[in-house]
Amino acid sequence: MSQNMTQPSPSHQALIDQGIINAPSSAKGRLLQAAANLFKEKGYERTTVRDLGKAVGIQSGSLFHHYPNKESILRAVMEETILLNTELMKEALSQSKKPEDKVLALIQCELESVLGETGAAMTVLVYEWRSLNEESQQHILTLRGIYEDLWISALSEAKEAGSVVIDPFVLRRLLTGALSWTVNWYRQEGDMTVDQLAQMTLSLAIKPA
Amino acid sequence: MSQNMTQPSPSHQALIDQGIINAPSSAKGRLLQAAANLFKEKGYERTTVRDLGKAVGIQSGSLFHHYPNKESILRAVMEETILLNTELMKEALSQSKKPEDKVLALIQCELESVLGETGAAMTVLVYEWRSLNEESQQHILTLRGIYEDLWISALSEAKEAGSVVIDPFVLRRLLTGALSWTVNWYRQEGDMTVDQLAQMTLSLAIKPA
DNA sequence: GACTACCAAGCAAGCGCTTGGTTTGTAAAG
DNA sequence: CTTTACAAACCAAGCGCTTGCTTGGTAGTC
Repeated sequence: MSQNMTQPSPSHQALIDQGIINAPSSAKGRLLQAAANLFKEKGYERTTVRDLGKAVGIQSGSLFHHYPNKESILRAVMEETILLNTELMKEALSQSKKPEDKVLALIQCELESVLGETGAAMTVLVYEWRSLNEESQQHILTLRGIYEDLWISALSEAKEAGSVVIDPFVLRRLLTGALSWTVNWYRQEGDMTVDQLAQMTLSLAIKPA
Repeated sequence: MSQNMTQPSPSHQALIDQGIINAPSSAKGRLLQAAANLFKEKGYERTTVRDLGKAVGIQSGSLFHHYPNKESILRAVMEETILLNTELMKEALSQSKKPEDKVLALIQCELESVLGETGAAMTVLVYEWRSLNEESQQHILTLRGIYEDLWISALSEAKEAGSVVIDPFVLRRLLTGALSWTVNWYRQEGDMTVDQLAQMTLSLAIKPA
């Protein structure tokens, strides 16, 4: 309910300036944020356009001034979050050299995506893709491919260095499930930090050299 | 579409004989199987009672002779699959002594639940619980607690034996995500067997003594 | 003759979305 | 500084359709 006032990261701001994603303070931005929260909590199908309208304080019909239909709102939520998180990941990767550090950076980054501010949108991205039509699914899949390539190349490097033993593709998929599932159990209020959780996950993924 | 003709396991048959779950060949059993498949593929909300009726060859209204409402069909799908898989797990556990073997048995068992015959129902159990009302959620959660206890005690044993390094609760949750997510990518037709996948997952969870 | 399993028909409510008209923000013209 | 013009943002109302579910009745079985 309360608006988040933290500054967006440089990558985030850059995407806003380029007009690729909407600023969180704009009308569209607030709609997408509200939509992400509702879609996450109730699921896309159970969320009505009347729910969406009430969440941003307008009539349900007025939504269709911004988006042509309900599905395109879901698509926009997914598209923005995958684009943003791809950038955040590149940013995090650029600060690491050793393969193990890269893998840790990726794990931390994905955990923060899932558990932090963009968490609702990320959860929607993972669990609601069935509600997209075929064309939109293909579109999101393409964007996700770029994101996944970052993972695969980092894991492949780590395998060549000897710190990963199983196939990078299988490992990535197991990690995808493990990390995205955290949204269903991890609580910030508990006595384990996100960084500690990232470290634990890393200890599963790689064996010390 | 085609009916599966494999014999149910002893545990499965026992539950049927006790009247706890419906035989797959009975009217209710076939309905639940069809419901699981539809709920998995389209999601609970997108599946209409007319879809369900058509899948079992009766009018949509006739469904309500067997179940009072649509939600109770979802609940029955979940309840039966959690009860069945708890029994299958106990059966698998009883054949292992060493903690590492127990963990492998659990991983194999859960993978077969998710990827095998009961896969559709298991997927529904994992991803559609939001569509249950509060009371049903609580009911399923209780049944799931029994299932989870089997995991926690096996992982705790393995930790005491030194082959698990991180907290069993955290490990179980990471494994829950990793294993349930396999439904989204693993294909039987590929060149990796379920047993190989189980072995790989085990290699992440435990370190050799 | 009661009971189970079903059909045919349709109702009330809720759904996504459309429509026609009103307010609001912006910026040039007077 | 005010007026005029216009588009973007929004409202109030409701349409057409689908939804979960009900109802009254029928065929077959023990």
